Amino acid sequence: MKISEGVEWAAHCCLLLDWMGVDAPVSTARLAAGYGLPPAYLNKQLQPLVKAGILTSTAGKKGGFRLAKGLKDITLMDVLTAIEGPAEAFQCAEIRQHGVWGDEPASAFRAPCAIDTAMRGAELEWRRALAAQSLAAIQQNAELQAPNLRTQVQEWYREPRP
Amino acid sequence: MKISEGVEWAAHCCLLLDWMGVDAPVSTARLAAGYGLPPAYLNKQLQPLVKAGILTSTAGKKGGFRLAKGLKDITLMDVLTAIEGPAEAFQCAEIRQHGVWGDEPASAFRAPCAIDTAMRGAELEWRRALAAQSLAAIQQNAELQAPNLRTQVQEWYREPRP
DNA sequence: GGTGGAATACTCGGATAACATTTGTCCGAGTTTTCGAGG
DNA sequence: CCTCGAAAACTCGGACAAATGTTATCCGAGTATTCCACC
Repeated sequence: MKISEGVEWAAHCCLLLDWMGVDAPVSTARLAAGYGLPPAYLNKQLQPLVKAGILTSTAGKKGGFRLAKGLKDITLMDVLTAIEGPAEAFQCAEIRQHGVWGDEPASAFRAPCAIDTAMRGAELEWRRALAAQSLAAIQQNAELQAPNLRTQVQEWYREPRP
Repeated sequence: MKISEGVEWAAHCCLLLDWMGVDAPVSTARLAAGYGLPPAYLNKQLQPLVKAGILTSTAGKKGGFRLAKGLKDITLMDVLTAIEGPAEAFQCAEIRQHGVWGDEPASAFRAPCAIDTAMRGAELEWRRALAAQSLAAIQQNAELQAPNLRTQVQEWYREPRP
């Protein structure tokens, strides 16, 4: 039960793209250079974000990624489901249906598994909390801790790095 | 990001042990027979529950597992942390600390990562919901759907099966 | 000098390996039963 | 018949493989640039 680190990478890159404030696409090489990440793997991790409509990608020499919408319209839930997939963490295998004491064949199993219900409910709380957190709010918190971070990022990305 | 199926097995076994209502230990062979599970692997999955103080195990010919406490004192959170471990699902790798634009060496990183904070908060909601669900409540829900399940289980386990 | 076009440099995208975690199996240490010999 | 003891049967517990998922890398398809021959 471990969340892929790609979620962290993707969220940071979204914040970074907004901080840079440029309209031109930014290549994975430049994004990866900022955090010291392997460029090819970062590219692989950002691809599902394109399919989820969070980023847009353009090929070619001046290509790269750019935000498809504002940070206020992107939640942590969006980023997570884009990378981890829509499946729930707890997948009930319905082992109770293999219980050998049930005399009813299948009618008793229309009611959902009580354990599954409880698990789903808890997981729903988690997803609800994730959906309530927009990247804009997170960015705001980050800037509260480091007020001059935006200008520093822009300074660094002004000159053509890698 | 997938929860081990051992969680489902363990929770079902706890309910089953209570339904059986016997004070004598129950072997993994008998528990596994009820659900058609591989006995050796079920044994492996139940071991962390012993270390967590949810079950007690006794070796020997008449050995097996029994509940260490009442179902009302066992929560889904207990079962999950016993099997999955205490680590959080989202583990922040702090890639921001490798950001090359920071001029401050380490002082700026005493403040926690905003993404990590949001993730931890959401995960806390999940764990809180899990901790609020006792196995007793889940068992009650299960009995609501199948009122005669307890007696059926006791009937089946009365005679010496595998 | 201006224009058209081919070569080029650089991008994403998916196919391909290395590694880790989960899943599954097996055998040994230990305890209770059981069986039998002796009193 | 009762007692004692050794052997056996059965248990958990952890060590040992197979399978699945995650992490990392590489090369091909495609596009904007760039450079140069030609008008």
